Amino acid sequence: MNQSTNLKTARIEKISHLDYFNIAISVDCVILSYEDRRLRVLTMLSDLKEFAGLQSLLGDLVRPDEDLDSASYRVLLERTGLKDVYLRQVHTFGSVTRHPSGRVISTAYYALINGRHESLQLNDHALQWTPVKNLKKMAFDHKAILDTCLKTLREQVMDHPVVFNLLPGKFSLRQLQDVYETILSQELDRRNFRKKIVLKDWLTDLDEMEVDVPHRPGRLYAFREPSIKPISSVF
Amino acid sequence: MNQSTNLKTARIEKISHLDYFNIAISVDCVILSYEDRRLRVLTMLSDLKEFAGLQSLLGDLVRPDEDLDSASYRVLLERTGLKDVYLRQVHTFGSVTRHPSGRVISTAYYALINGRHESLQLNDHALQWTPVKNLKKMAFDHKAILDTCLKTLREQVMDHPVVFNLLPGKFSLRQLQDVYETILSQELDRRNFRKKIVLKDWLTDLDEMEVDVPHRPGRLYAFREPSIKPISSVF
DNA sequence: TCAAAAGTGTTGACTTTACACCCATGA
DNA sequence: TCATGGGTGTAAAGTCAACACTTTTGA
Repeated sequence: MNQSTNLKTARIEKISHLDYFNIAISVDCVILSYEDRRLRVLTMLSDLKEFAGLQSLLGDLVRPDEDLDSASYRVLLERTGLKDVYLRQVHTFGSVTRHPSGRVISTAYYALINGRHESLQLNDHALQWTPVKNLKKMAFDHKAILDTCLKTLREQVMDHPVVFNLLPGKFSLRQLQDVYETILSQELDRRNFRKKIVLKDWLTDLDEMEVDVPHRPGRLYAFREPSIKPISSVF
Repeated sequence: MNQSTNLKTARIEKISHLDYFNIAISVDCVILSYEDRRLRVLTMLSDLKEFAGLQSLLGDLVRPDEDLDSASYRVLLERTGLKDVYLRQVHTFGSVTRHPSGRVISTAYYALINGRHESLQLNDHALQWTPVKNLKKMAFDHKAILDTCLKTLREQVMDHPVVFNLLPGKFSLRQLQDVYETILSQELDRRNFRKKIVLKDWLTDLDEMEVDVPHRPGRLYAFREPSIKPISSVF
């Protein structure tokens, strides 16, 4: 086999732009919140006739003058009003046929937010918090994107302090455990969970107690580090 | 804050293409081989004056009619003549300034190949196998891409049977351990390594022995499953 | 017979799991 | 006083890390 053609690496400037700048790139955000022992994802009804009645994730095309990561932060800000959010790139989906009306490659991010955040402001009535378990089918390849993000989240959650972004500033260990159980879809032993979590040194004991609960109040904790982490720090 | 503008999700068809189809997308491949107790990556000298003297990874623009994954397979085939190769998407790099001559977003893949594969055929004299340890600086953001891929490889290597792609079909446990030690940059205890690897059930004992070695010959093993895995299977 | 690497088991440290009872609060 | 969840420790099992001697081959 001999392929002496097509060796174009790093020679953008020598290629006809007309041929190649014909693919759009977008970001899609899996924006997750936790409430009522359920993970919910922010979705909207697709307005493409191909996907009539199906929910889609929130995304947008990347602008020529914005970084890829910035585009996902922008989507999040535009849709939720939230600025400092845990956001993580997961995977890029680039099948030729994934978008019915053109070639669009999309990079998926997931964001974890507190659904009761004071500055949360959903500015479009079409937006809804859909329990992830209810989503069997979505527009485009968004179900695959969602599943991939959830898988990544599950892989991360025991080793990285990310779930705190789903909770209010003060929370009890029971609330924390509920979040873990929901994400991992499995029950955890209370004593073992507490030991493990405390060992990780992610928590500050606030020396406060729950109030107005119909049972013995639990201690309240806060996440030790700021729960906002820029995604780009590692790269 | 009120952002009622810019809610364009999934409405490609309503946007002026001229504004947005102005970003190119490429793939960059970190093609790794193992020899001489060193990991080597396939590089070429950058021909951009901005990066004179620096090595770059192998990549190419994605064509409008090919899947993102296919593009990385194509780069690999064009550059090495190899068809069935372990290839994995790692991360997408999208800084506005990463390419000096235009906006190019690039998805990074790593590939593991056997540097002595019979059909390996480097068809460009500019290509070289550079030991990864020697690369302090590269063209574009390729050093960051390389480091990210190596980090991902290190995270995967104990849990996924990927290193076999770096070795010939028959290998001794010592060779296998050498590869692990090289990737992880740490020495491993021989007895513990053997126990752990055998437990994983990745190997077939070939009932053959090394020949022509200046010491007691070791048993030869083969990887149990085909060492070729399509990357897209999970998604 | 020497040099080089192959092959092999046990022990202690640590981690993980399983498991049950009493306590504080609101209704 | 009852219902609800809070809070706590221990023992057994499993995993991981450290460690040394004998064997087989080619030179």
